[in-house]
Amino acid sequence: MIDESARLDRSSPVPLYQQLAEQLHGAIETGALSVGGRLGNEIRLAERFGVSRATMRRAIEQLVGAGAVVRKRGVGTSVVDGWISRPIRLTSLFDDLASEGQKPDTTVLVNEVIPASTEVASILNIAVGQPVLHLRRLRGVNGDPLAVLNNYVATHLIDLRDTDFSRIGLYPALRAVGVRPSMARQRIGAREGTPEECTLLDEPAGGALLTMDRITHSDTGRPVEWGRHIYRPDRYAFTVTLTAG
Amino acid sequence: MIDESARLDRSSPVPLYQQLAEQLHGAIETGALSVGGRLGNEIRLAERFGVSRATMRRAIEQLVGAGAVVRKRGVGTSVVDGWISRPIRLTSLFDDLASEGQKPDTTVLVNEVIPASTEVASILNIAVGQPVLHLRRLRGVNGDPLAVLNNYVATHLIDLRDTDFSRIGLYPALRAVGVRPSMARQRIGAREGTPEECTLLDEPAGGALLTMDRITHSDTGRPVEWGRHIYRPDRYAFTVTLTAG
DNA sequence: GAGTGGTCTAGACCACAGT
DNA sequence: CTGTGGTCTAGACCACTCG
Repeated sequence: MIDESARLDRSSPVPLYQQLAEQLHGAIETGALSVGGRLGNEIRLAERFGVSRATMRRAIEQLVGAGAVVRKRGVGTSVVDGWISRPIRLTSLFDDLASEGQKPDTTVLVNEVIPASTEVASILNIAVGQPVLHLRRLRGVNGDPLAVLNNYVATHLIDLRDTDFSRIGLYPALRAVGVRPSMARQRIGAREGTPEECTLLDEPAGGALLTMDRITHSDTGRPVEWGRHIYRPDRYAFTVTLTAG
Repeated sequence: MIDESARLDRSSPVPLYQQLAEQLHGAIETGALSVGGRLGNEIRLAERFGVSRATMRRAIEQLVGAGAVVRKRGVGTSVVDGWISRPIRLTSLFDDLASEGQKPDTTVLVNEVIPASTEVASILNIAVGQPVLHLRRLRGVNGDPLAVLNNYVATHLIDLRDTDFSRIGLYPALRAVGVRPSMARQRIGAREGTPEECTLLDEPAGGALLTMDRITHSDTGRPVEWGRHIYRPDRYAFTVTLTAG
């Protein structure tokens, strides 16, 4: 069953439901909660941890969203079968490499402020001709090219001129100037690479590439960044967890 | 502001938070709630609709998850600037296309029950040699090929022998026999097509294809379906909405 | 300081599944 | 029938932002 010696810290800034979710998550990963087994009885679970049922439910909802457990009305909550022994690599390659301590390297190909074209202006919802930061970076791991990242950021409100993008990522740079990304919409597709792209990525000419277009919005709802990226498909993939309801 | 003439139906089986989310969603789409404008004050909003704040919050949470609004503590809730409605659902491609008014057509290439290989068995978490339905379908729209769908379903518990897969999608067929998909993990990538795949999809030899591998779990947590699909990238892409936190 | 969203509680009743 | 998750209420206090 669940390890109850690990207690909750009510003085911590970390919300109780998140602490609970982490403990349940850990219990599943260590096998304390058997795969395919029941988690349930929210009420007793809540009592054992000394929280209200609503808080416990919120913790379980996090696990549902992560695809770790499923709930069925009238039956109970079960640990998803095959959640641990996943035959498919269900995390992205980039995360795998990062978690293995291998550091990504970045080469800045383009870093310039240009007037917004009609396309960029309409996507970032700014006036045509407004200054826009155009960033083009080659991202690699251990010297092997992984992706070409193309970004456009409206700079008449955001000043990123002093950022060294060979050392700092775009998102940390945005956070450093007070812009907090809150929501992003991505479109994932594929196409053949141009000769230049294939050269950059060390791919044979005309090779298949994975593409990802993204518009990121700040926590005020404004679009702040437009990205058009390409990835080597043999080294990168996107994983998505969907839940019904 | 918000149209208050549209009232809530407390006797409906549809939860209040969902009715609220739909009304707010509609108010955004019709422009009654101006883009970039404020939605906020959850407490007064709840009072106006005659629900508790918790219920109103849950409705707003749906909109946040859909990427329609963003919330900022101490400030308020704003409609996302440049929002496009494109929800991702846990349904088959067939349903997606049908709901958009297009005419999908399906050609069944393979429909056979075979003993599970070690790979299929480990993914579906069944014993090697157990009967598995192997389905291979060519999916097109308006006569143009769109995707090649490859599915494996453990059939020792699920009987789909009488299903006409040229007319009925896999997910409806599963529902018809009492299996309710609850969670799915997808991996989206790209590669060059084999000669056979390119012929089926009417693509030039060696063209870039979009790939999607998926494991679907039922509401009891058991894996029920494994899919390996390829799509013509000029006709299909995946959209994902991410939210911070 | 005033106003906002974020968290949490302690109840209540309902819908559904399995006995 | 019992037990489960699903929904909903009416409060409370806190953390944060901004004028």
